[in-house]
Amino acid sequence: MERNLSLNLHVLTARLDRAADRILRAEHNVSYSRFLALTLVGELGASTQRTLADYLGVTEPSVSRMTSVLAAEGLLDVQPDPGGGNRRRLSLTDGGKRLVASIRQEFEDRLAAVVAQSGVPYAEYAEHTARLLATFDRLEREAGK
Amino acid sequence: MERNLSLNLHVLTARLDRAADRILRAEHNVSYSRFLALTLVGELGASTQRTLADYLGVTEPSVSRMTSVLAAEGLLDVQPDPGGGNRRRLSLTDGGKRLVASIRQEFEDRLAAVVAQSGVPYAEYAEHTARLLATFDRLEREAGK
DNA sequence: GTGGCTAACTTAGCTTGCTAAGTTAGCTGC
DNA sequence: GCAGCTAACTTAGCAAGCTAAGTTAGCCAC
Repeated sequence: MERNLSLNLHVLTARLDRAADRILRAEHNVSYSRFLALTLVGELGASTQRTLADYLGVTEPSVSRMTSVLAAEGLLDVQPDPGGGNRRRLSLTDGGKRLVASIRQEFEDRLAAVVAQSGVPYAEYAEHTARLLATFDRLEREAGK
Repeated sequence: MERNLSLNLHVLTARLDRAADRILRAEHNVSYSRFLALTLVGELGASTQRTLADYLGVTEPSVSRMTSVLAAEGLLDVQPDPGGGNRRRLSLTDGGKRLVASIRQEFEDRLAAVVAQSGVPYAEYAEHTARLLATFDRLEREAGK
């Protein structure tokens, strides 16, 4: 067997995630998972736990535990949604906003540097990845019916 | 913030891994992680735990636990390496070989079908991913010096 | 031939995924 | 107006990743 696409994607992403995690823990005292959650709340408008789970591609219980932890750390504000239902309204505290702002473009810039070294055309790779993700999203929705 | 490459890669891979895991558990009663480990021992010659960790892109303790479990399940044979050192010699049992053989190309074929639906050129994406992985490998080795 | 070095492995404990099952709040039908 | 439905969330327990620290086996210097 040659190393195939699914294995390579798996290993590549695992290494990128671990590298990001080490850097963030060392320089900003936060895990990559928690940083992603805060970023999605702050900048992509993930305003309920259900929405955040969709954006992260994880399940509700995973988000439920993480929002509890982030709230306890004072980075995230979790309130019953006045709009009704059993929803929680998520928003960044000032501390959460400062953390996200201090990291922001850093990772994409570092990753872009790696991509540049590899000779892979960044924009093209990013577009292909986004398209694959959208296709996979669609297939999951269809399968879920 | 737009959804960027690192986040998209993270989410795409997480969903692919989860889909693979669900299918393997349902159809072959094995997790995706364990299947990858067996495949790498059987077909890429990962003959010690250290080598297997490198191929999988995980750490030695993770492999140590998994090889114990796989040995207990009768899928993997783990022996002291007669070549010396403190190494373990890894090899598939007949059951392990049968499992790997029964799954083999199945995933790559299914993934290729998804890629085809997305319009992303499979060979090109696979090559870019492999090149990125190689670059990241190199950077990690250099950083490790 | 013993003391220290290194590499491979293990153990312990944490994080963060997951599934299954339970709770809570609003909505719908009758 | 209550019975049942659904969606969002929580709780409990498992899987598999991690780091830190300990063990084991060979190797090297003296």
